[in-house]
This record gives sequence, structure tokens and C-alpha cells, in this order.
Amino acid sequence: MGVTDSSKKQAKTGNYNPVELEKEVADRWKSDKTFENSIENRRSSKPFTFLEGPPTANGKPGIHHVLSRLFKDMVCRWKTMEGHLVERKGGWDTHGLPVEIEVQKQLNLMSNEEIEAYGMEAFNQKCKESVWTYEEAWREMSERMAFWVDMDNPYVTLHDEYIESAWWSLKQMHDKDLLFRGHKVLPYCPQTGTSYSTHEVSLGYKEVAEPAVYVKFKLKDSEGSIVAWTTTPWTLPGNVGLAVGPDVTYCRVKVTSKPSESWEGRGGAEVGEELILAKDLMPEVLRHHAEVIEEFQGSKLVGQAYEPLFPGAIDKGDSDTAWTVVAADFVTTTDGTGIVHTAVMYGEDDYQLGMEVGFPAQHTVGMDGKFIKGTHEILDGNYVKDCDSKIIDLLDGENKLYREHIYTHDYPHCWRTDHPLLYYAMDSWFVRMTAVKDKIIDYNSQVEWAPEWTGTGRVGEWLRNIKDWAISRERYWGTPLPVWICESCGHQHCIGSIDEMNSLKTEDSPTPKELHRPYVDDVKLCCTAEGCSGEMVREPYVMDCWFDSGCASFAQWHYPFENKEKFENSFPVDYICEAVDQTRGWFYSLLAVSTTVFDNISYRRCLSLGHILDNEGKKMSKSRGNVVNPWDHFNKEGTDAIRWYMTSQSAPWNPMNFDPNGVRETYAKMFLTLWNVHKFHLDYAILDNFDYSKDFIPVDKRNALDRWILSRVSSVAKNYHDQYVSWEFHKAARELENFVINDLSNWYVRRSRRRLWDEAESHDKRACQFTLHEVLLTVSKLMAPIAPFMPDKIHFDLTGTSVHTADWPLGSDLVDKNLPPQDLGLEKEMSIVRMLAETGRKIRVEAKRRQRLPCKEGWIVGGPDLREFHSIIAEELNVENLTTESNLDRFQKIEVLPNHKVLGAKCRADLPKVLSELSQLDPDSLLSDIEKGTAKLAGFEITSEDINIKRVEKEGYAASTFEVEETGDISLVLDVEITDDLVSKGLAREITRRIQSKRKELDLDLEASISLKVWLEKDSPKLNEDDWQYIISETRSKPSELIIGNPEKDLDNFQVENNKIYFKVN
RNA sequence: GGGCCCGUAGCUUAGCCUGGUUGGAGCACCCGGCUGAUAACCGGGAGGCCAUCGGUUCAAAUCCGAUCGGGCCCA
Repeated sequence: MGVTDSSKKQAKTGNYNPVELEKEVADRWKSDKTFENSIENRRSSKPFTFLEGPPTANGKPGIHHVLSRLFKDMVCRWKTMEGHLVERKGGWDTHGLPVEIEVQKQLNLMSNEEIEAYGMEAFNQKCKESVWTYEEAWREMSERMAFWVDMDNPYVTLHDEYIESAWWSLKQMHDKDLLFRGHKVLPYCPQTGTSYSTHEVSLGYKEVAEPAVYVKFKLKDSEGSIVAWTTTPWTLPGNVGLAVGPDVTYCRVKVTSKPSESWEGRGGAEVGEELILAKDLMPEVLRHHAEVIEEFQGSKLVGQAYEPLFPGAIDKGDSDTAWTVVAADFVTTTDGTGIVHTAVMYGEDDYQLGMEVGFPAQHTVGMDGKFIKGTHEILDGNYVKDCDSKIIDLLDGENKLYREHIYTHDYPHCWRTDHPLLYYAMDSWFVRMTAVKDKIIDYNSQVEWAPEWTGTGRVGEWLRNIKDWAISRERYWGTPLPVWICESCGHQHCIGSIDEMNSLKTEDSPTPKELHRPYVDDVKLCCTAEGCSGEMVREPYVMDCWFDSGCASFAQWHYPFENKEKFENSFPVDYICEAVDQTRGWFYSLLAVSTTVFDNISYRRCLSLGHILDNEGKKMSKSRGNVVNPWDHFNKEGTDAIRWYMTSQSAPWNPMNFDPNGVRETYAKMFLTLWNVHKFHLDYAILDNFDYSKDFIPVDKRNALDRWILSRVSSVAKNYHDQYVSWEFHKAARELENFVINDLSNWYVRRSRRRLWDEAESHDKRACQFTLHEVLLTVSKLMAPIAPFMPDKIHFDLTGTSVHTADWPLGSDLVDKNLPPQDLGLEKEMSIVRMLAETGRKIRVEAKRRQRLPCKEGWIVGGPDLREFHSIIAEELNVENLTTESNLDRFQKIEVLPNHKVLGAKCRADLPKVLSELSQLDPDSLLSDIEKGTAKLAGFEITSEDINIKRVEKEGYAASTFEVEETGDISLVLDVEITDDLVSKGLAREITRRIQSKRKELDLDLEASISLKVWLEKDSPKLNEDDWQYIISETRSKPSELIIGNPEKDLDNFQVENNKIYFKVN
């Protein structure tokens, strides 16, 4: 197979147009079913399983989605090339609060009451529609960025099959006694009847000034009162305990006189009254002169009983601790009194503490935000926030108020109704994650995390503080909680399948249309408790949507109801990849579900990506106006450039500052360069009818330049692969980019151009073509996972097959390795050759000698035998005669430099002294002393280990020295004499260059010939006949004429030194 | 308030784990060179209190502690 028919049609390969090229390739993928084939080809091979973290299509896909889809796609393509079967099922996340909020905004439904008035059925129907709003946009984006995934058979979390699997898994947890009902304290808005997520809470913070109170709690068994502080007086009727820090120092003080300053608001204390509070806070709190009569640790207060503020508001029940002092580690002395009033149902800390110490857990406030009947006759039935003043009055009247003041702070408000949110203990269902803590920590340690610290740090830290997982939500749109409770006996039953539900259904219950509210709400079950004939009613909750996605590994297959084998063969999955914000989201929920249901991990490797920020490191947001639209780049630099840019720009786990200019740079450097290399090869390959399958030239029969680039591509490929394995895709991409630009284009192709210009068939030309063919194929295979389009175009042009069905050149346990031979010695030599070429240019700049003016002689001093490359170096340096000179002293002297590492270890604090002595010494005598073993500096014996010898050229030569590891110093010396012959040659090159540039300006074909006239001024340097012939052949001039004298009219002209030269090209 | 990550030139970054010669690249900028070599290439220049402060050390971008700024998650 040589060059394919499709590319033969055009004699010349076109310029790079990324949008057109990528469309052409994508069309071919479609018509050839390349994606499907890339999977089917590996059908019988070892699977590598990938699990797609499902996005929600109710928002437009943005640049950050391109990033995560890139890293998913890249690994899947790579593993496919390594020979694995890599199936990729798409998925959609369709439930949850964000969907409801979106629809509520759309329909202007601001509360649960309004939703219910609108109708739950209709509302959920709207939610269901809303999740597909941007499906088309997602498809288009995925296709354009070449994210290969099966979007035609995705898993969808709202499908009955998916929900049934989720139900099944919850039943497993239930059967293991991991499911229980409790309370969760959440910010709650009684006006809308909804509890809020952190995100919604953060929408509504407002600064408010409201009354805060210092309340006196009278001790039962001793004199005095404990003073506690609260900013929420409405929680005081619910008070059941006081918390103190066991190690905090408290004081009992006696009021000695009336307050000296003006008193703010209600409350007070009598002279002689005793108060207890933290020592540190006395100046803040007390407004009376008082004497300290006792000082003690908080632990001494623990267990003391006090009189309830609102007797009868809460039933003591069987609690031993109600209205006593308890210890808590969250108590601080930063504000308040160092004693925390605890109302179990209205604070997270309060609730936790209450559960620990056994306070009664009862509400004094209803879901409507009003005090429950029986709390207090004045308060009952009133909205709590309207009662602040009444409560303060009541306390004041009973001498239970020390003082009140106005307190200004940020407090969360409902973003819809503007009312303050109440922290409120809601009924909630939990998964007992605390019971499997050790297991889940162990499983987490079995996952290969990239970066490692995500697993050990971020996730690990979370798991060490694991809490029970609140899985129920008082919402409408979601997977219904499959728990039914008997109205007569209170028995609970968790349903694990549709069949089970139907078999337990009461006769007059309808069969639900689908597994959503309100349909399942109408299903009543016959009580499953022995001897009970009651009806069971479903708990009216839906499940946390993280629970949905946590089930993805099995629910995507409708396991265990279908696809048993498919699931078992793909679990745990080999690879997942999402952004770092999923740590406590999907990464956790997958692990939590697999731990509790399967006693296993659910993924073997997890790549956690950094976030994408704007080019100033700021978060992208609509309000900042710094959001990057991926299509701006798809339509300009193309998918390859954007994918390559994202990969190479920073480590995948680091936050990425997205710089649109960087995409342009990647396009211009990497892809334009690679395209031109391909174009260069392909144009000549077509012209010469090059056929890779015919008359193969073995690598050892090719010249050094060919063997060098082949060795380089092998070396680069090995590093590239190693970096893939260690997840350092950015380093891999940078190294390959450097190879393409510097080694392949700027050196190999540049040095090989003339070999291909040769019109006659030659061994050397064909060797070059074989080499380019092989290098381009290897490069395109390496690049393909990151940039799927251009490499595929190149591969297809050269072989007629897609790169995505090719084998990974590094091989694997499934496919063979296929790399050209390495020759590290040759690579080393070539790197020296290139350094010599660069050094030569540096010397010329310093010596102010134009590059086009040849030098008669050049000498290489030191280094390995490079005779094989002398012609290349001579040409690069524009030197007529290049030789190796072994007499270093002719050009060089020696310098001695300290080896800081060795000397530092030896001399320690005396190092500065040693260094200063060293700088004073004559290098030659020091060296001879070292040889004799008598060298000393500042009293330290100096050996050859302690120093580095450097050779530098003597002054007066046009020369420069560089250092090469292991080889030592290498110098280049140029003869800068100027002769007539050299001037003539230089002149010829100047003229040639101008004419070539004119040809290009006229857009002449490479093969076209021109007629040429050149005028040299009378006093111009002489141009030798040989050099004139050189101009003629280089510029394909026929006829041609050289005239001494000035032309009649103004023509193209340029200046060399002081002489003007005119020329005319037709 | 807690946990994790990040901070190096105008911009994007390497180096940090394992301390040691003058902190290396690319983009942009300036000067020069080269080119049938592409939005290319080469040489030189300018541009760095390596976020800040303190500690360890003969020696700190690198190790330790604190602070500041940014990001994410949790409260």
C-alpha cells in the first residue's frame, strides 16, 4: 500500500484548513462506521471498561465539558489501540433539584403549594421534558469534539429500568439494616415549604440586624443562673440542654452594684445575684460590676440540672439529660458566653449533640413555621420570626433575661420569598455509612487515584469523617423512595422490584404508569407484618440524585433484572474520569453504593480533573462575561488544536487557565507544522509514485539522518507511553510536540529537502521517503488518542486505513510492538551536530559575519568523531573546509570551577572562604597540585572530585565552547578571513536568495523556469563564472544575462554591503 | 469555621518529591541573521525580591511553620 487513491486525485496536497479537514474525516468515520469498527475489531479481546459520568442536558455544554470528555475519550482510544475492547455507553442524569428549580423558574411556581396547585403530574411532565432541552447541543458538541460514545443507547436515570435497579440496590441496603429514618437539619423555608441546598442558600445571604439575647438559666440544685446567648430567640422554647466546653474556664460571679453604663433594651440582674459564664467573655457580656466568687473548668458544670424556660413545651419522656448541662467539643469562647443553648431540632450541632447525649427530639415549630399548640399560650400558632419580641418580653417578665442587644450578621434568606431560612430538623431517610466506615476506607485505598493525593487527601479525609448519608428529599421529581409504611402497625417495607410492588399492591391500587410521583404515591401495599391487615403508604420522598448516579455501574445495564453477564464482566469498571468537584459527589456515591451493595470498589482507576478557569485564573461565569464558547475554537483552530492545547497546557489535575491565544499557538506550531511535513512527503510521494510495499530499504541501508530520526521517534514514543501510564499526558504531549517541530520539521525535513527535489529515482530519495512514511505513521498513532482528526487523515492518506483501528506502536499484552530501531549513540552525535550548527550562528553574530558569506576554514575541537556529519555541519555553518583539531591549546585555556555539592558537604561553614581562595588561584598550578595530591584551600585538601574543569577559547578567535554531558567541552573555531573568492560566493547566495523570494512572490511553480537579468555596479565585487552558474541552476533561469553597469530604469534591487544589485525576472 | 489543591518573567509553564554551578522553555516585545521553510526557523537582548514573612542549613524556588491571594468541597 502506498499512497491512496483519494489523495492521488489532487496532485498537490492543500493547505491546512482544520474545519474542512475535520469535517472530511468525521464524514468518513460516519460512512465507514469507524467508531463501531474500532470496537467490533476487538470484540473477542480483553475488555477495558469505562463508565460515563452522566451529564444533565438541561444546561448548555461548555468548555469544561469539552475538557472532561477529552480525558475520557483519550484514555478509551488509547486502550482500544492497545488491543482492548472498549465499549462506551452514554448516559444522562435526569433527576434532581436543579431540574425542578429550572422548571419552577419557567412556570413561576415559587412554593410547594404552588407546585401542588399546578399539579404534580403536570409539573413532573415539565421536568421530564426540560432535561432534554439541550440534548441536541450536547450531541453536536460531542460529535464535533470527537468524543466517541454510544449516544444512541444511553442509560437514562429516569427510565423505569434504571429506577428499578436503584430500588433493588436500596433494598439490599435495607436488608443489611443499613437504611433508617431520622432527622436532618437543613435550611428550610416555611413559606415555600422547601429545604435548600448549599447552592441555593448561597444565593440568599443578607446582612440583617436582629435581637440577640443573653438568657439566664436558673440552676436547680445551687444558687445562680447559667448565662447563654442566642441570635434566634424563637428556638428558646425548644431548649432542652446547655453545652459547655469541658476544658474552658468558667466563673461564678456575684453582681455587686447597678450597671454603670446606660442599659440597652430589656433584662437585668439584681445586686447579689449569681451568674455563671466563661471567664474570657466576662468583659464582653457583663454590664454590672461583679466579683468572681469561684473559678472552675467546664467539666464541673456537667450534669447540673436547671429549670426549663418554657415548662411543658417539650415532653421530657425517658430522657435523663433533658435540661442539664452537657459537654461538647464545639463550644468556643469566640462569642456568646461560652455556654451554648441547645434546641435539638433547630441546629446541626444541636441535633448531633442531642442524639449523642439523649435529649428529647421534639419540635416546637411546625412545617408551616408557626409554633405548635402547647408550646406557650402566647406563642401558639404564631410565625416564629414574629415572636422574637414576645419571647423576650416573657423572659424579661420572669427575670430570665440578662440583656438583649441588636446583632448584625449575614443570615441566609430564601432567594424566592426573601424570608429568613430556619435551620430545621426534617424527617429524612439515611444510609448508615458510619457502619461501613472501615470497609469504605479500605476500598478507597484500592483505587488508583490520579493524582494520588485526591484519594489519600481529599477523599480520604472525607471518609475518615464519614457521616450517615441522607438519601431522601422532600421533592417531586426524582427516583421515588421505595419504602412503604403501614398506617396501622407502623411496619416498614422496602420494595426491590416492580414485580414485588405489584404483587403486594392492594386490590384497588392502580398500576402506576411509570415509576415516578404522583403515580407511585397512589400505590398502597398490603402490610407485610405478620398478623397485620393494614394498608401501607409510601413515604412521600424522592431520592437524592447522587444516589441515582451512584447506581450507574449496574443500573445502566438494568442489573440484576437483565444483562447479568454484561455487568459481571464489567464490574468494577476500569476507568472513570470527572472534574474534582465530584469528589464528594459521584466519586463518593459510586463508592458508597458499591461498598454497601456489593462489598467492593466500583472503579479501579479514577482521574480527577482540575477546573477550567479563565486566563486570569478566575472562575468562568456568565456575570463575569469570561465564559469561553468551545465553538469559537471548533470553528477556527479546530478540535485537534483545542484538544492538544488542553492536554499539553497543564497537568490534568491542575486548574487550567484557559487562554484562547494558546489554542491559536498550538494550531500554528504543532498542527500547521505537522501538516506541512505530511504535505511535503505526500506531494513527492505522489509525484514519484512512491509505494511503501515495494522495494523496501532496510533501516541499516539508509543514511545517518534517516536512522537518527527513526531512533528519535522510538525514544520519544517510549517516553510518551511511560508518561501516559503515569497519567502525565501533559508531559507526553509536550515531548511529542517538541519532536514534531524541532526534530522532524526543523531538522530532518529541512536537511532532507534537497534529497526529494532530486528528479531522478535514487536510493537516497527512496530511503528518505520510507523514513518519512514510517515516522509519520508512528507519530499519527501516538497523537491519535489526543487529537483524533489530523493523525487519522495522515494515516489514511498513507495506508488507506483509520489510525483508530491501528495498534499502539509501543505494543501491549494484546498487540505487538512496532517501533524503528533505536541508536542512542547516533542520537547523541546528532545533538552535538545541531549544537555545533547553533554555535556557528552564534559565533557569526558575535564576529559580525553574515551567514551567506562563507568561511574558508572551521575547526571542531574535542568531542566524538563526527566525520560522517561534516558535510552537514559545513553546510549549516557555511564553511568550505571543516576539520577536527586535537591541539586544544592552540585555541583554548582552562578554567577551574568549584563543585558546590561536593565542596559544600566537605567544608560546610568554611565554604565561602574556600570559594574565595579558589577564585584567586592560577588554574594550571592548582591542577598540577591536585595531580601531586598537595592541593589545599583554606586548610582543606582538594581533589579532582571537588572541582570541574572547563575549557574556554582564548580571546582573538571567532570561537565558542559548549559543554556536553559525559563528552566534555566541545569548541568550534571559525576562520574569519575574507577573500575575493569567498565574497563572490557570498554574493551569489545573496542574489539567489532575492530571486527565489521573487519567484515565490510571483507564486511560480517549483519546476517553472524564468528568464533572468542581473546588473552589478561597476565598482561591485567580482562575481566568478562558477558562482554565476550556481545562481542560474538554483533559480532555474533560462535564458539569463549578467550585466556590469546600471540598468536604464528602476528595477527590483537590493544592497549587499555598499553595492546595489538590480535584477529582472520574467 | 474545617479539609484538599494552586501561587515561578506581561501571559502559559519546567524545575520542588531527592536542597548545591548562572531558575529552564514557549508566546508577545526589541535587535540581528536565515529561508522555494509554514502563521516557519536561528542567534542575541530586555523582562524573575520563585506570593509574603519566619525557621532549618555552609547552602532554600526546593524542606518546615505562619500569613496573604485564587480554586474546589464540606459546615
